This record gives sequence, C-alpha cells and structure tokens, in this order.
Amino acid sequence: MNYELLLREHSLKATPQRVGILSLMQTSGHLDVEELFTEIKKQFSTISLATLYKNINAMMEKGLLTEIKIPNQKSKYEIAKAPHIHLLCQECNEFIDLKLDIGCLVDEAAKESHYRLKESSIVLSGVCEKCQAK
Amino acid sequence: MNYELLLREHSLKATPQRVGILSLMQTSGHLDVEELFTEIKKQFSTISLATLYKNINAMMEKGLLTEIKIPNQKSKYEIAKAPHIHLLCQECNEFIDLKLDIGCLVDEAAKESHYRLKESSIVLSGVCEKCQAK
DNA sequence: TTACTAGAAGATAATTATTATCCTTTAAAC
DNA sequence: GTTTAAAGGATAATAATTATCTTCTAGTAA
Repeated sequence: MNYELLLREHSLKATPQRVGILSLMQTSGHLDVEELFTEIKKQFSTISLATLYKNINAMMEKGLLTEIKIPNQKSKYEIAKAPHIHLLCQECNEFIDLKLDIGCLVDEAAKESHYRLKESSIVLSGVCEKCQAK
Repeated sequence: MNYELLLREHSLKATPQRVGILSLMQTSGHLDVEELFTEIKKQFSTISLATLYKNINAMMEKGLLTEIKIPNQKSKYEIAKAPHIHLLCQECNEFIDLKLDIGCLVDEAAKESHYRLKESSIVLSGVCEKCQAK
C-alpha cells in the first residue's frame, strides 16, 4: 500500500509520521491512542502525543481512519474500510472484524423509522472460541 | 415506577438524588453527563458533579443504567432495558430507540466467529424523516 | 535545484473529563 | 431513637484531549 499517495489524495501532507501511523494501523488492526503512541515511538522516538492526536483527527476528518467506540473500553482506531461489524471478547479482549451483510438490518430499521441511514456502528460482545474452551 | 424500591432491590440506598436521576432518565430518555447535571441541579441545586458521576457509575455497575457510546458524540445514558438499537440523526441530533429483532444478526455473527455473544451495541446514523423534508 | 509557503512537528500550557479524598450527613436496620 | 455503612458535597488530583507557539519540512513552481 502506498500511503504517501493515499495521504496526498486526501489533501494531507505525506509526512513520515503519518505514513508510520497508517502502516502501524494496517499491521495491528485496532489500536487505542496509548497503544498507538507506544508503537509509533519505536519508529519516531521524539514524536509528540499532540502530533499523534492531531494526525488521528486529521485522518479521521479526511475519512482515512475510523474511530470505534466500544462499551467499557477505550476507543480504538482502524483504517477506514467497507462497513463491517466488530466482536469483542470480554475475557481476553480480543477484538476482531467480521464481514457480515447488515443490509437487512439497516433496511428493516429504515423501514420502521423512516430514517435515511448512512453509517453503522456495531459492536457485539461475548466470549471468543478460545476463552470458551478454558 | 417506584424508584426507591428499584434501587433497594439493587442494593443501592434510595437517596433523593438517585431517585431524581432515574426519573429524569425515564422522562428524557437519553442524556449525557452535562445535560443530566444541568437538569438534576434544577431539583437539587447543591448536588455535586462528583455525586452525579458516582451515581451513574454505581447504577451502571448494578445494571440499572446503560452507557451508550456514539460516534462523534458524547456518551449518553439510559435506563437499562431489553436489547434494542439506536438511531442518530446527523442533522438535528435526534436520538431514538428502535425495537428491532437482532437475533438473526447475532446468530449469524456467532456462527461465523464461534463467539458466544452476550451484548450488543448498535448505533445507526443518518437523517430522520423531518430533516429529510427540509 | 533552489526558494517559497502552507501546513506539520514538537514542546508545553491549557482545558476538559473523570476519579479520588476527606469530612459531614443520612438511609436503613435493629 | 441509636447505630453504622454508605452517600453527599467540596475540592484536589489525575487522565484525556486540545490549543498555542515556534521551528521545520513537504510540496510547488520558478
């Protein structure tokens, strides 16, 4: 993935810090601010927390990153992608994406409410397979 | 609704402040901390913000209140009730409950992931009927 | 390539949100 | 009524986020 290009396409300067943040998000999937700061400091030891916040916000405004708000957890961030849902294991805190067609749910909700629906934020919580085995 | 009884049943002392918070939540539906503080001060002019926070947390621990985390908004609270989904109008900020059977979504997710699912947090955002008409 | 400029980085202060502490008061049980 | 654990209120402390300001650099165009 060419993050320099991606950033420029979204009218953001392609700084090394931003590229680092994006590639971290790509490999790690879901990180909160603190985790992201810990990781990014390994590449840019002098990076400021303010820079991290500013970049997260800038990239969210441009639609490159998405914030995921999770019950009883800190917000996590992910690279924006096609709509999907999230699963959280309440025991080991595993947090995964699940591609699932939510069209029927959204249609039903739109029909009942007469809302024109555009975005969805779905987090289901429970116990993952491994933790069930314990 | 007898909030004194409800509180005692959940091993919480039935203080006037708590009863006030619950009845406010009942009438208003969804409030954030700031809104709740503004409202509750009309009944208890000297109530401390710390008291409000402590009570919200105590009532959440006992399962009387639920926190709803919403993209791009402050968390709101509601009286705990049967699972349902939330709709947010991105224009007028209307925020409503919708009773909708999500069993099939949850079943599907459980089947795909092998999670044993227990909780759901679903917020759909878009434009309400009134704002569409504008 | 060099020079220019808007925007970004980094350091830090300021603000906001939330929690902890401590002392006083009160709900609930006897 | 008395007793006591728990709650209220005031405030301090902490955590999370944003604002400010100066220096630096990516991107642009001569």
